[in-house]
Amino acid sequence: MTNYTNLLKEYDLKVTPQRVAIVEELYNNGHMNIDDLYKKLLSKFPSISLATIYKNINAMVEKVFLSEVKLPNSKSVYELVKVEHAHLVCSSCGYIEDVMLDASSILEEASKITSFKIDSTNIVLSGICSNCSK
Amino acid sequence: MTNYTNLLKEYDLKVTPQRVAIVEELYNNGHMNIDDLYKKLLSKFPSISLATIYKNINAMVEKVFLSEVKLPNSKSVYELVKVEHAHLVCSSCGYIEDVMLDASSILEEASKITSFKIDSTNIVLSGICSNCSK
DNA sequence: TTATCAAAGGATAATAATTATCGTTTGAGA
DNA sequence: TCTCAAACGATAATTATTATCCTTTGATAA
Repeated sequence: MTNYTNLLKEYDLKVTPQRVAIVEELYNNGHMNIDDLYKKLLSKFPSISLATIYKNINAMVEKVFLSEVKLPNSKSVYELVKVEHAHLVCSSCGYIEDVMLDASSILEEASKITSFKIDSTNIVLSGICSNCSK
Repeated sequence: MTNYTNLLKEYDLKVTPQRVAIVEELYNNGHMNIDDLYKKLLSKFPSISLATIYKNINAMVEKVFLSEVKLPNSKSVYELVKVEHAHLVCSSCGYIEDVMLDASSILEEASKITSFKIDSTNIVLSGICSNCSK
């Protein structure tokens, strides 16, 4: 069981109940957008402000504790930072799955044909999840 | 030399001077965001409305004539639809380059470890362009 | 354990981004 | 040339995000 309090401290973020709840939700749900988070937290903190969500998400992204995932045709979602991975999005139901892809072949290929010094990759694959294709 | 009028017709878009200019700009500049486009077109059409840019970009995206490219840490840019390719973004100056990457290895790898039926890929690589690394 | 204070929360105003509305103009076909 | 749906421009409305300001609260140290 993960200790969200210590996690926050490790990232130099003051521990507040609202922040613990945000991390908890993201830990449990994997990927959430601002509105999902707001709606979810409202039940635990009936007077939480949307501004609090924004401020905390931004602070956590800045500390590289969270990362923003930009998706085609929908709002960005946020996730806890973990080892580099790609995303798989169901274009029917919106379900998002992490995929551990080895991007080195891509990087190698790209490096051959460009003079950029590449330092990060963003890969989002879209398709239909098994549930929706039934 | 490309005929923008015919291009628009092929995509079932009524030909107007504003639309021709949008396509022309994108053709010449590769990737532009809404504001870039607006500023650029203002010189040719001093009374063009920002709403016209939005409406046209949306219409063209809908007809799959343009596509939106979502980038980390900056506003989306738009480009003419062409054969599938990845993008390389300079995190220093914002310069964007197309890269013809073969995504099949990625697709194959991903298909092995997920039950999604994948039908499109979005790859954005970030780094420093040769100009900025001098 | 309590006192202190910077930082965070909540309410809400301000700003930015995007879409909708509406009267006028215009491109495309008859 | 005539007709009309569609596009344009102006601008209002909506949505998304950030800023402000006062109150509350963690974290630290006496």
